[in-house]
Amino acid sequence: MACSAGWGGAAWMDAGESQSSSRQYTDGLMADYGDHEATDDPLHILRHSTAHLLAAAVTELYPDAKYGIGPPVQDGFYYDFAFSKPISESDLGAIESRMRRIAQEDRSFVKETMTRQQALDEFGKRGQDYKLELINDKVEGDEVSVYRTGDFLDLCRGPHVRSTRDLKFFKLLRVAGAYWRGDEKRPQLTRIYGTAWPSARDLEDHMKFLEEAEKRDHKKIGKDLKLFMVDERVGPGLPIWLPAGATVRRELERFIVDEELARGYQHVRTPDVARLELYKQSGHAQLYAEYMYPPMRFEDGEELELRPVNCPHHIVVYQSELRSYRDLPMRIAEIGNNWRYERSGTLSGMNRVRAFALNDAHIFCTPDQLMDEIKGSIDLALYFSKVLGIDEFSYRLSARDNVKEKWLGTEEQWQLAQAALIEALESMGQTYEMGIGEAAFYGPKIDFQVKDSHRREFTNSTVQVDFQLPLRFELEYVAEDGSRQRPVMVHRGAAGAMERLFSYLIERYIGAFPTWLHPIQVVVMPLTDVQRIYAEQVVERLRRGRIRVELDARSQKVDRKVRDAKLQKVPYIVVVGPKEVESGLLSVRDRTDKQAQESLDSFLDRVSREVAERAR
RNA sequence: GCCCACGUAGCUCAGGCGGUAGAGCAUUUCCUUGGUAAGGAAAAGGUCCCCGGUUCGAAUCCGGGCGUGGGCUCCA
Repeated sequence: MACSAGWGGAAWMDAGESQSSSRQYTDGLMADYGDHEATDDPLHILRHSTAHLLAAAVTELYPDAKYGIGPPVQDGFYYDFAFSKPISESDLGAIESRMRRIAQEDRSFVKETMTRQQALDEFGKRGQDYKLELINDKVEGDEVSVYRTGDFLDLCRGPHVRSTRDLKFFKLLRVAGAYWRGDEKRPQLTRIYGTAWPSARDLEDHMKFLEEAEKRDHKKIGKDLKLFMVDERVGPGLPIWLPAGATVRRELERFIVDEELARGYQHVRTPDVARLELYKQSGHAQLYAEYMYPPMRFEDGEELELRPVNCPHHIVVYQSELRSYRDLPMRIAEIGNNWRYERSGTLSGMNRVRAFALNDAHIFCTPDQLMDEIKGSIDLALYFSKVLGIDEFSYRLSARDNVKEKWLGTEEQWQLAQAALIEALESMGQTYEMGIGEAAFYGPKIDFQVKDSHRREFTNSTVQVDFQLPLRFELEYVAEDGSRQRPVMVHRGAAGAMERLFSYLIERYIGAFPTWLHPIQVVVMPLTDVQRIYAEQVVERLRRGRIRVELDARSQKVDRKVRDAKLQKVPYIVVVGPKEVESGLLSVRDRTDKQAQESLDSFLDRVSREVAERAR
């Protein structure tokens, strides 16, 4: 990944920060809608109709409001409006009440067909400029389909429910800004989001889901369990890993590095900065400038740059010696810090930050080796996913679109690279969806898409094929026949960025990490002061056995200590009272609340094994 | 960056239509020595995000910042 970044979704060239969270709303549901395809998905129809109901209510309450578009989305719908004076979430109650009233009135959704001119007249009369624009830009032919709901008129293909009375189980959720037709340079409209369901039960379930999502949010758990913090004195997007979080990260890094070493990677350490010149050569200084920190300039003329990617450094490693085909493939890896000045409005907890450590590697190989290296990279990402518990993800083959200026390289190189990625996926029996226009500028990539607790999609792992950087840096190796040949580069981030991986894992486990990762693996609590010495001995023994153990010798009742340990999601709670001292056993309680008497040796052995196996 | 909301003790939050502020939990101390999800008491803890303005007086009103959260491709 690395160079480009499947990471934040911003490949060097992806100035637009493509796969932002908004994508969730467009998946599936909207895909065909945009192509003017009618749908008969009842849920889709219900939500789209509720969007009309919303617009009808808004235009009644705010007669001069202009409406834009209002499609169904994941779990609900939205509608965009231009209000003459801003509205806020406190206005949603009144709008929702009006919606319910209209729903009660049993207004039917009536489809009409009019000529283009009639439609222009109708919407013109109502001052609906955005609709006029849509008719002019989007409607082909002379027939325009509109829907009437009482006085409310909307440009729409439908279909819709029969009557507003069919709309019962909905709720307005929030307002947000959204650029008209997604273009930053155009006016920003006020988007109202809502959710709609076929039954009260479904609506209730969804509201419960939202509540749950709030509880498992990594920002909340990160605070509760003291995993990380963000302090404005340090800066936005620059999280601090507290001792507990740093422990988890250390375990992750050990695991990752050990596995990569076992797979023939060579780990290096390279500086977080380099001369600006290096990024001019790689192209970042020109093409990725908007995400880069300004160069540090010194009086002697030195210009140093915080690196946004690791690839140039790894290229320097490659070029430190003349390489033979016998050396290839060379897999140069590093958990390297990357610095990207992301737009302030996009930052979020540990998931989207301005400095992050990428589980990065660059594989330099011959064209013949490319396929195996792609497969190997996918296989590694799959292995990490399996061990870490990333059970749900989808593959996205990110290809280029037809805007020629956006991509470097020849048609042939792109086809070659893409064919290789597809073949690799298919040979491994994996299915994927296409992400047109999501490629890195130098080549296509496979992105592993995962979802956070709010079902927002983001890229974790990525595998990319690159023919361009080898060219820019004039990489070569000595081939069998003594000629100089150009290697191919594979950029891959198998476990993604540590920060984003961490945020994912926190939500995946709701803070109850597998024992091998958990910051505190065992808490030992003496029942009374009398058992304190014994408890200390138990702690000492476990600690020497490399178990992360804490002693809870507060003069509190066990109930209290157990409660606190449970809130910390500690895997094992060990209570020692008079009975244990006498029998020489421990009373062990695990996270499933099973309790058992066990000898210290057996317990230590069992936990050690669980840790070694990275069981979950 | 832009839109909306929010920013009060370490945490979760009350309150305050202008007279310098409260609870619970956490912390500290004392009492309590209790068998698996909160024992009791006391103490301590706050530039009410920051900077300006209005005012006799601002945490409260106004303006400007900063920070946090949710949104912002395409989309009849």
